[in-house]
Amino acid sequence: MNKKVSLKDIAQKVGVSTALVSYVLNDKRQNRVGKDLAKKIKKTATTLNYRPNQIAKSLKTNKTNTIGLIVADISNPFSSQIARAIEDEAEKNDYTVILGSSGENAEKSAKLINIFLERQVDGIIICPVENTQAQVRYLHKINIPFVLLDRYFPEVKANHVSVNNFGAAYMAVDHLIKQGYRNIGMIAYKTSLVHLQERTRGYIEALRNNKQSFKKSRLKELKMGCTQQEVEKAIDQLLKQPVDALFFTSNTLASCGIKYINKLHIQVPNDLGIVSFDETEAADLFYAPLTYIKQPIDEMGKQSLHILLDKISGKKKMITSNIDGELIVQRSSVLE
Amino acid sequence: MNKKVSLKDIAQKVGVSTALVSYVLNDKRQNRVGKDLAKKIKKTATTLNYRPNQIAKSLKTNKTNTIGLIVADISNPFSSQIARAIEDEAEKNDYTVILGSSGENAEKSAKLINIFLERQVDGIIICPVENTQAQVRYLHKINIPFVLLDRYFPEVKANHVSVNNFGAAYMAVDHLIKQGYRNIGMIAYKTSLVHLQERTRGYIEALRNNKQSFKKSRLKELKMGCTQQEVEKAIDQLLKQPVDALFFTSNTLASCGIKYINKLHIQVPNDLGIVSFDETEAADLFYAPLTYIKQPIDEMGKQSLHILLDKISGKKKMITSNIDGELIVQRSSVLE
DNA sequence: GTGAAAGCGCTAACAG
DNA sequence: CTGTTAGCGCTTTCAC
Repeated sequence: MNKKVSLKDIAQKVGVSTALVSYVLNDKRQNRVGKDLAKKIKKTATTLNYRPNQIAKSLKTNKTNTIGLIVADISNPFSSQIARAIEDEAEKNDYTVILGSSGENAEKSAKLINIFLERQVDGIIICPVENTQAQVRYLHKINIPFVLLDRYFPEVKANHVSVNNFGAAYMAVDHLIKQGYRNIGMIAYKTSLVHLQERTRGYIEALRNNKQSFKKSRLKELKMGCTQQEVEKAIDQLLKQPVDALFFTSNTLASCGIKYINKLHIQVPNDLGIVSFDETEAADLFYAPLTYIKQPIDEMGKQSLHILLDKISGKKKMITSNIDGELIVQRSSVLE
Repeated sequence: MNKKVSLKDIAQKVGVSTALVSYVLNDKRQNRVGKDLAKKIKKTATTLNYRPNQIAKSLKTNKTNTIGLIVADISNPFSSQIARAIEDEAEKNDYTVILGSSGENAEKSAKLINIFLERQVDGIIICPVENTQAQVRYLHKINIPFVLLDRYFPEVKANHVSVNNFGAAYMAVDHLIKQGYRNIGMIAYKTSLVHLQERTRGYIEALRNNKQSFKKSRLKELKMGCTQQEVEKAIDQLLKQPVDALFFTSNTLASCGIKYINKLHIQVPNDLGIVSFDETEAADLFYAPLTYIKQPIDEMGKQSLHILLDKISGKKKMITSNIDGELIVQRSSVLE
């Protein structure tokens, strides 16, 4: 095994103390050390191929320059894009990200938090899952910097960045109505997560403001992680009614939905208008490309990281950010 | 700021040395400590809400239980699924993963490797990008456990796990021929990466073994990261010839390709058969669901991790693994 | 200008 | 059975 070279090795070789080497290599107290000596130290470091040991540094400085990120489900493109955005930004700021996926499971989330804390991360970004309010409160209690992303709990105060879900859903449904659709159904999740409830609220409000009555039978609420079959059943039930448009509340639901609609040979957009919340790759590939709400993923990632960095550097004030989504209109919602 | 509690705090409170506390809390040398004392120590630990500091532990033991993972492009589902598979398996084995995405860029890859080494990861799994042979040799030289995943360099000996790309491509093209397609074009990458070249070799070999001549004009090689427009141009050029089937060498190319074919209103599978290497979400959504080669992603992730763990625990023998892909036949390649 | 020395939180070698 | 001590690699205070 190649012994790793440490400050000590350099110090011995040059014949100075480790402290001096540390100074030189970190460009600190430049005035404190002779130019020639500094040069010699730097040269020896490169010769020996010195690589600082971050672990030792972290132990000493009590700072790891690492943040923990918990996404809900890394196999969902939304999560992987979020992760990517955060990592990119973290790297620019000299931070490393350790990533965990909770799989919408509170226990797994707790376990990840524990791992992160043991590893002394400087801060945590979480897309919290249902029933993790206590975890969030705990983070608050132990006073570690953290930011909730995409989701939040109105009853637990915490820094968070999320999308204006209400506004985006409202925009989507309003668009359908303006296009001439009159009987809009919605496929959503049965959940305690407020950010999803907000989408339903947007749907209902848009109907009301356009003088369309909200019919409960047109709102199907499925459990998270539901199967293709369950989505199909919901669509069957909706299509028995005089429904001429569907609003899917997530990319996964939309993806399942259009696969089925494809099979049924229903004519989109003329027989059925469709809008989806969030993208699917499918969105473009469906014979009638899907109108969807584009979430500002990069922006969300960036903002959450910078809020976290602010917290880490000691800022106290609570920050919340609510970013607007964008409606991307394509063929699936435009009557021909 | 909540002061973190350390072994020392517990030791002081109970009135013993830190060493003893360490023994008890790690269940080591159980015979060495009295039952009552052990109980008292454990109780105090929970009361104080003690959480071991992994950083300190790592510094001492020279082991971080962390591995670094470099994928080529985290926004590609192939990468995120690989990452997920590896993380799942790592967690089961008490390892944490730090993830980086090279974006097919050698410099970025080098930078990530450096970060990983500074952070004293116990091992590294890499999906290497072009022109990173030197990096691989370096890892070998400094004697850190590592495994190449998905890709490898035949001229550089290293542990790796990959797909039998030749066999899978052969199977795909052979299937098309058996279905009655006679003029099969291929859209591939112009690259030095052998795993991709193997796919082309599979294509050519399958043609030859079926007594079909290989025509250079039917093989389009695009640069990695090419645009939708470039794919469209390649397809245009192929369709000018008497081509009745297309083999796409990656999910990205296939995804671009079928979007265009969709636009052109070409009848798949009757006017044009299609097979893709690797999945797209699109595969199922295209009006004629795509036949594709399913890569054994979970298996690849698992194997690479376990090979790495073997290396970490000191096994010397070089290990390479070549896993077969599977051809999933759907409508796009079956003449009606 | 320079360096000795303490110590971050932990484990393991070494006494009793 | 129980406990002490040294030291992992680094930074930083303080003394020269």
